[in-house]
Amino acid sequence: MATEERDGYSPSDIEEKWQRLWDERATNSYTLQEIQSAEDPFYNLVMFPYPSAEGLHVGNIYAYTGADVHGRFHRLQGKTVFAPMGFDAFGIHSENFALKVGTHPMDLIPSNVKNFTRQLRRLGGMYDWDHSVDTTDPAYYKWTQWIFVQLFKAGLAERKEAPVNWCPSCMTVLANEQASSGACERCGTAVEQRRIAQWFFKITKYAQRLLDNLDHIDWSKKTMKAQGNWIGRSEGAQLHFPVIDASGDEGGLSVEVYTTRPDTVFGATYMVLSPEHPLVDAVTDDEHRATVVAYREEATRTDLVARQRVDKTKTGVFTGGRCRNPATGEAIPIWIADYVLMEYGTGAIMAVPGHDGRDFAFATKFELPIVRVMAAPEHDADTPLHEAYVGPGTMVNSGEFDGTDVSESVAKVTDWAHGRGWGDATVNYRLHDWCISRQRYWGPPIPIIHCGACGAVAVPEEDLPVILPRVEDFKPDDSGVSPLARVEEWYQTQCPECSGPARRETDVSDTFLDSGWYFLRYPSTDFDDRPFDPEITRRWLPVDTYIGGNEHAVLHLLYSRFITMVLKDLGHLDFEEPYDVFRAHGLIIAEGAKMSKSKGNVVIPDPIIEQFGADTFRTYLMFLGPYEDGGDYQPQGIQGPFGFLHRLWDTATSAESGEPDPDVERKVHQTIKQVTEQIPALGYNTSIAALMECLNTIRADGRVAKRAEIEPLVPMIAPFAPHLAEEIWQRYGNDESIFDGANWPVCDEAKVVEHTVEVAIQVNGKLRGQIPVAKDTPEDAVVAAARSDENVARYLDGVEERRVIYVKERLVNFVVG
RNA sequence: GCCGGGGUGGCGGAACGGUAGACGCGGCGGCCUCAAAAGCCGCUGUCCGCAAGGACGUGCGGGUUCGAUUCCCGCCCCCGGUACCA
Repeated sequence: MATEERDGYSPSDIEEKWQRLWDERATNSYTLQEIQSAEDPFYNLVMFPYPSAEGLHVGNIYAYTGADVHGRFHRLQGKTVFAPMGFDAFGIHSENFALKVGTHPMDLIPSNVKNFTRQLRRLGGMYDWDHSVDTTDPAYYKWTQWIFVQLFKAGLAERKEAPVNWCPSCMTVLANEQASSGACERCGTAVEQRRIAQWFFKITKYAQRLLDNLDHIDWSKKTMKAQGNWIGRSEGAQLHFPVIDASGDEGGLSVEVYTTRPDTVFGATYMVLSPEHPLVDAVTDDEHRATVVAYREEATRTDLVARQRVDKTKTGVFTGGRCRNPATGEAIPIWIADYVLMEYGTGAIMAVPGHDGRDFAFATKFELPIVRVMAAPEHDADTPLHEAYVGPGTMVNSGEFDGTDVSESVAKVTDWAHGRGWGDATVNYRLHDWCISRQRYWGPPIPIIHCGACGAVAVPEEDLPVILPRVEDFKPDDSGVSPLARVEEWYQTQCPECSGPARRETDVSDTFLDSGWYFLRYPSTDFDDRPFDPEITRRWLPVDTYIGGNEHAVLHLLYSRFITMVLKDLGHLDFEEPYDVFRAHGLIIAEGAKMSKSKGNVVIPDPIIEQFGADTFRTYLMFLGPYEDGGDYQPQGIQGPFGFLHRLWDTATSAESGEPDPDVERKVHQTIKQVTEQIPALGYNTSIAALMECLNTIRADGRVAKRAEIEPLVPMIAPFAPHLAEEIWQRYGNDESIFDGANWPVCDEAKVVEHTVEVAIQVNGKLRGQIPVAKDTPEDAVVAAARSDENVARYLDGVEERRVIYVKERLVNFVVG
């Protein structure tokens, strides 16, 4: 079916025509030489998609269109805009889908990629398809593996046994970021705890730098906030609590705790260890051993969702052991409880029930002593606590510190503890090391060879890539190892160092490693012998503008920053932040919810594009609301932009020659000013509104437009409706693409100025009239005219005029009383 | 709980502290048509009024100001993120 045609504007015909011409003329792709010599490079990047079998839905299209508008605008400004597109095709998404439909991912991915490519072309995206990436292509993942090797050699990749999140449905380990609320982000199944040997990237070494750099990159605020929170720096102190025996003697052991409130140490009436804490056995006495062991086993078995529920009733058992509170000298009992997490801090806490809600709940349940050590002015030292008090105040029941204000208490107590040898100021981060191994099939094999004699050895770079073999039975199992561990002929190999028999690592790497560096690859895809060419990288990177969804605020965006920093430290890059500017686009809401497959409210774009054309659909999506806020998808609203583009076409193709009307010309220049400011700031909806208003002025009262009036609108609509703009531009006698040949219109400030303005007249701030006033009329003349306005005069009659406020060419306000 | 972002007509949304509701959807009326669709023109925050005009209006309550959707204080609600993080 062809798009609806009216007045000779046939979207389907001109869109097909221009998509073909862009290909034939290589309008949007660059040769190696062009990449190497671009004078004014602008790297416009959008997050690449995972090529699902369903294709792109309207939510995806919204993201890509907004980024495309941005790129096309900068190109019209004269920049050499590089806008590549690729496919993040490895990973559990693809593999699970392949398992579901019973097709091998190696067969599935190419057809999905083909479909995505078709949709993106049909949308009119300005992509350089000569510089595409597919993360499943050995020519790509060769370098993904190379990056792993670089980290391994730098000591930033290590294998260790660790409690990990295990998804019993996907049968794999997940990163903390993929199981952040205790459920697998892929399938929603509750994750379990397992101890498995895993590969980790030591991202925690970079925690402070990742945090500090947030101060000097230009990113959407919400993204930086989310990332800052995720890194989760907190300042406090590590305190040492000596373990004592029944007679009160110290035996050399001590429990280390981390606290952000060392100043409340006088109120620490008991200790709590995480059930997994290594000292549990040592502090437990014989009388309590059986209950402690039982509790610990129970805690380990409990999945993380159930265990980490905030509203869960506190549980725990007494070990029989005691510590000495180093501040008070008193012996306090040591408990174990699953509300203390081994992964954070030291895995042990000093419990201050008077001033911590969790400790209060626990102490209340188990009838442990609660002591007030912080008091607000309305309290005294003995005011009973009915809940934990966490507000401001001064220290009480704290020996020499009584009376110290909370503003300085932390520092003073930390110093004191340090001086006496039982405390140190410390910083803690919530960020964990990045668990990078996956016991799955569909990913790049981790390029490591395990040798009985030499240990873990990196695959030599000249042997990369380690090709993922085609395995028909790639279903994961419960064994805790990858399906590749069933392929003996693949994993059996020789040690690169001693040539002895050795075994390949059978885990594959996390998808987020694939996407951790893809932006480096795009400009350098012409080279097979290097991941990214140094000279090209210097010219094109960091990315000028990166656009994507905020759901990646703590995953992809953090990992790719980390990888970039590491590559800089290893001398491969000369910058450490990959994206100068990041903008998170908003979400498309349909039927009151984010458009997503799981919500069942997905709208397929293809039929809409078929009916109205890509230009209309693009313009409609960008008109819905502020790009960074997203928009509410209401199908009937497309009629507005559809009619607008038709009227624009009609006006442009029937325009006459001749001098522009001065009033119309003023409107045009005001529009140029507005649109030129708003498009780069992603103010797409208001830019389109301004263009609509301008066209309405040009066409007012059915007048026939002058070519000079309508002509500036053609490049201005081009980012939104590129095909339409190209066609009109060509009909105006130009051979080149508008994106190469047109100059963005320049606003002539002199032409913007209004000659007559409507001045509002207020009396006591209430609008009582308005009068037309010629520009540059002196204030007293305006005020006199305002005063003589019939309606205004009624309000000024018989009252005392106290003041007159005059805002030049805007309003007069008479203050009376 | 904490961290973000919001609450403006029937709807999506506009508004450097200066005429609230631009632009668009929807609705109403008209032109064109045998008719319909499309297109074009006009009206469209609520209430009072024939009109001129007036009152009320940007989640709620205060405040600053000649003037507040906008700034400040205190609440309520919605959306997103995050969470026994000590």
